[in-house]
Amino acid sequence: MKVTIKDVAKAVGVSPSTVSRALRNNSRISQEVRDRVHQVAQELDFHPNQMARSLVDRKTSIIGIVFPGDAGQSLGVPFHSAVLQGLGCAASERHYHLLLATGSEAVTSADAGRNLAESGYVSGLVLLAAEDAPARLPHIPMVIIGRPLHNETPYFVDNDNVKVGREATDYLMQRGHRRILFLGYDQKFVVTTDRYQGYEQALTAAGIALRPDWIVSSQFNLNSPDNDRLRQIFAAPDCPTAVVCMDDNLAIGLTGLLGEIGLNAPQDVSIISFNNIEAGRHHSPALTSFDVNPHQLGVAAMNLMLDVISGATEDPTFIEVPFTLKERDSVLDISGKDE
Amino acid sequence: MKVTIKDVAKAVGVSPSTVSRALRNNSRISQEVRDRVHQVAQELDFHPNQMARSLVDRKTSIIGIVFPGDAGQSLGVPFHSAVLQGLGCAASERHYHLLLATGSEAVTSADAGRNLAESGYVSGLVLLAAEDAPARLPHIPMVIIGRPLHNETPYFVDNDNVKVGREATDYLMQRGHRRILFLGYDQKFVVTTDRYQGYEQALTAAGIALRPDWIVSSQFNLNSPDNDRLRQIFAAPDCPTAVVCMDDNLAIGLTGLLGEIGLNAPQDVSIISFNNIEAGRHHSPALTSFDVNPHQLGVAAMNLMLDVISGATEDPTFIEVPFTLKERDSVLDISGKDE
DNA sequence: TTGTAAGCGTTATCAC
DNA sequence: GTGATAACGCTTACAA
Repeated sequence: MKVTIKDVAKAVGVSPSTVSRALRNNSRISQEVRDRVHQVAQELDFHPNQMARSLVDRKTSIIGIVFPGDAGQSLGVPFHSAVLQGLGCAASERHYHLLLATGSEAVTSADAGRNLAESGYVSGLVLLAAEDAPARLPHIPMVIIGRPLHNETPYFVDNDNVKVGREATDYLMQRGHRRILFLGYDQKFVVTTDRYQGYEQALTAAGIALRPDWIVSSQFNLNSPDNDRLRQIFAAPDCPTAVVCMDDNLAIGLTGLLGEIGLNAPQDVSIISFNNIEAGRHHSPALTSFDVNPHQLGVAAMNLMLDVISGATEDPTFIEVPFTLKERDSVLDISGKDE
Repeated sequence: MKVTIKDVAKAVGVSPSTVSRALRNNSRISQEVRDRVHQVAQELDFHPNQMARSLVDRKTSIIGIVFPGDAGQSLGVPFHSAVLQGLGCAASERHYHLLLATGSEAVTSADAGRNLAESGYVSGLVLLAAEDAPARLPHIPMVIIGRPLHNETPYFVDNDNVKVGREATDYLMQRGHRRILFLGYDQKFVVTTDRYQGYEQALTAAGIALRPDWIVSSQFNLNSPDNDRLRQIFAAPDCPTAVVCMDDNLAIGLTGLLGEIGLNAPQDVSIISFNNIEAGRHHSPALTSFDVNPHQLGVAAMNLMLDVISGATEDPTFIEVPFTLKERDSVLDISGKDE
């Protein structure tokens, strides 16, 4: 049987309400009683039951976290776990907890999110933008990481993905590349469609015609039928000299695939990619990659959430998290050479 | 204002307790009333407040998850996130939620765990074995993933790490290697010390003397001062021909380091490692690696936890999760060659 | 089969 | 300052 506030009260010889007040340092309490209460509480190893507390003041210190797709596979993506870390750090600093929306394959993130919200366990929801994200939920604040799609939530945190897509493409063009493939386009993830826009803008600005067949939509790994398309594309005579790749893992897979057909990065094909994962640093060639600061995305999102909950933030808010380019060895400057 | 059980009761024209019973399909209720209740509940979008429920029956449907070190960095390890996925899948199937023990650097996993337990939010704790894991907590079941160290918890789930360490070493010896280095020893993680024991057993059984200077204790990345030691070791004339490496990321880092000093894997140094991460598959050479089934570890741990909670399991239980070797290209058979 | 009442552990309101 | 009392939303004897 756990020790309750009543036990403490009895031990001290006061009423439960007095104990409660003493513990919250709230109202006016005699120094003496306060001290005795604290002491006894410690001796008895008393810890207030958060459930009961939450019940009375209709809010919990738990924030629900929803990842796209089935929460299962989603966590495998390094980007996601970095975000989660950020969320956790920020939450813990303000004494909040994280409740993960779990899910087997059958459960969409919308369902999982709604589920959490309805349970009453959480007093806020942070979600990673995705096609299957829930629309605005009743009675519970939510902040989105990424750009909301069909979602009217006024609070979100994101990189400027259009811009980073443009910069990636420009970076390649400045080094003489004009035949540039876009790898990793996926309707379901706004990040990729945003970056694609940047890519398109950059190319158009440079007067380079888009080649729809060079937009390839591989998932975040390379086990898809798109592989065959890639092989064909790179086997062709006027194949791309560079690719903008949505994820380092994808890029690593790509170098493998290129190797199979006798091409090397960066000598034959330059690669610029995203997420700056550890393995990419050690990979050969070391990947030139944008760090989009997932940890910071998480931190910012959680702080925004808690500000909304506490009432510190009321107006619609968008927080932009900066990205940085890690220049390494996967991009070759071919501006001297013949095109 | 959220809709409560009273609202439903009023709408149907019965008492709250009747609604409660109808919803839990518990006691004997007239079919008619039950149907009306269900219908109205749906119309009103009623969802029972879990907090209130938990308060009454003194248990929640939340399991606390504690990772070693500060939960922040810990999640970055692919092994850990795979475990978390497994935990999540199993939990969701039985309608449980996961509460993450968050933590900044200041918080040990013991503190974080105790914290969760005391909050009353969770009715069980799953933890990854680690030096700083909390000892047995009062009044709340816990299951450990990994071998408990200074911990009397009767429930745990693990691979046979001694065995896998032995098999890794044997695998190398069967291919002619006799000078084998052990990379990634870390007192804090029982996995590594267990595997080291296996390594020791294998070597001893083969009559090979242990070389203490060939036990190197790199963290799960290669940014440590141990690098210098490694460089020295491999620069020496009778350097190792193979290494047992505790993690694929480490192995990837190692190949980089070897490259710096003009050595290649597997021609000069064979590598067998653990965790079978995606990047390792695409790495060059593709890593021969043990898949220790982290997902399954998570699933098993969660199922055990829920069985304990439900009373289905009472006796001390140890579940061993099998591992499998993924043979790829990072080990060379040198048994023909001169030693 | 259904309603009434008590209680889960805490906090807030109101007296004293 | 401190102590009753009610209330948070729900479940569960016990009555009816």
